[in-house]
Amino acid sequence: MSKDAFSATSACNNATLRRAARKLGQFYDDAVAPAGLKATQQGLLYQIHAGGEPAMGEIAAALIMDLSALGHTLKPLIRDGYVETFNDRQDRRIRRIRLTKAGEKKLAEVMQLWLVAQRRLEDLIGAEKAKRLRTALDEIARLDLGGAPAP
Amino acid sequence: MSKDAFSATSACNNATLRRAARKLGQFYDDAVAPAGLKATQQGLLYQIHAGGEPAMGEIAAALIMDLSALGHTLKPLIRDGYVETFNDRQDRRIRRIRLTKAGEKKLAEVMQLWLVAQRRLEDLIGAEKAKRLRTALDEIARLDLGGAPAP
DNA sequence: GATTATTACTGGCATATGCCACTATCAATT
DNA sequence: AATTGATAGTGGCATATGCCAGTAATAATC
Repeated sequence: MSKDAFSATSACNNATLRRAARKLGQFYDDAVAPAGLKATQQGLLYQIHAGGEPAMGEIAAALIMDLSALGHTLKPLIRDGYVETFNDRQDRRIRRIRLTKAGEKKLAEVMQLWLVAQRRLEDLIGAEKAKRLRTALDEIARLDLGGAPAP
Repeated sequence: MSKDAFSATSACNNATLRRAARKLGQFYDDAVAPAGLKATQQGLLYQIHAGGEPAMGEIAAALIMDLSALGHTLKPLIRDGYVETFNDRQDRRIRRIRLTKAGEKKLAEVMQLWLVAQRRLEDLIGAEKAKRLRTALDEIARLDLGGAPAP
């Protein structure tokens, strides 16, 4: 097998998705790096901002991410002073999240960089194609893949 | 914003891709878990097997993954005796990878589980749609997003 | 209202990934 | 051959993510 042909065009949907995610992740990461953030962090800041003081569980559900994973991911952002958590008034189990002043500022900064990457990518593959791709990916994200069986 | 509406249908290609990757990753992870492996490990074993004693760099390139990341990811597989590395005869910089006997056996086992997940997913979204999605993702993976500038 | 079940997180452990610095080789130049 | 430059990996540090085992607090039940 030639080195060139060995470019792993797998039939596995998961493997293909991960490869593309690594590629795109690097691209967006590079783009937002001047702000000192990873693309995942930019996305997280955006979600928190858009969520209006969301509960951790709400963010986790929206991002289809494990709650504890979200907790871990938040730590550097809290440490760096971009995000803070606080207890819900009604339900003391719930911890809500919001951006700090510095977080809002950083979000504005990083979104500028994000936009450059977003546009450049869509110039490359076409806005329509990108939209179709996102639609297909959202469909995957919304699939009911059967979690816990009924009691 | 209602909790239900807050399902994060972002315009960001990267965020959308990551969400889908988490979802699909969990699905394939669950499916192959009985073999004691993650879906990423199944994919890696498969690549190594398909590669014919590939060099680490070849695998990394095929998977669009950082070379050091590959090294890290290999460690548990080496520790568990599924994979081994050895030096190239000609070029002593190169380390090649192969499955051990146990690794081949484990691969055969895990591919059975993988196939169930793969089929179930394609039953859900349709084999044609899945194929189109993989094609689109492969296109992303092959994009030239401008790495290092020419000297 | 006390017991039980459920929900929302937190912390610990493990894998996944990436960047950077360093080492070991091989290749190209002079 | 000695120097210089390019390759291939390794190891350390950091973030990304997930599972599982608690903990705390609300809801449900008797």
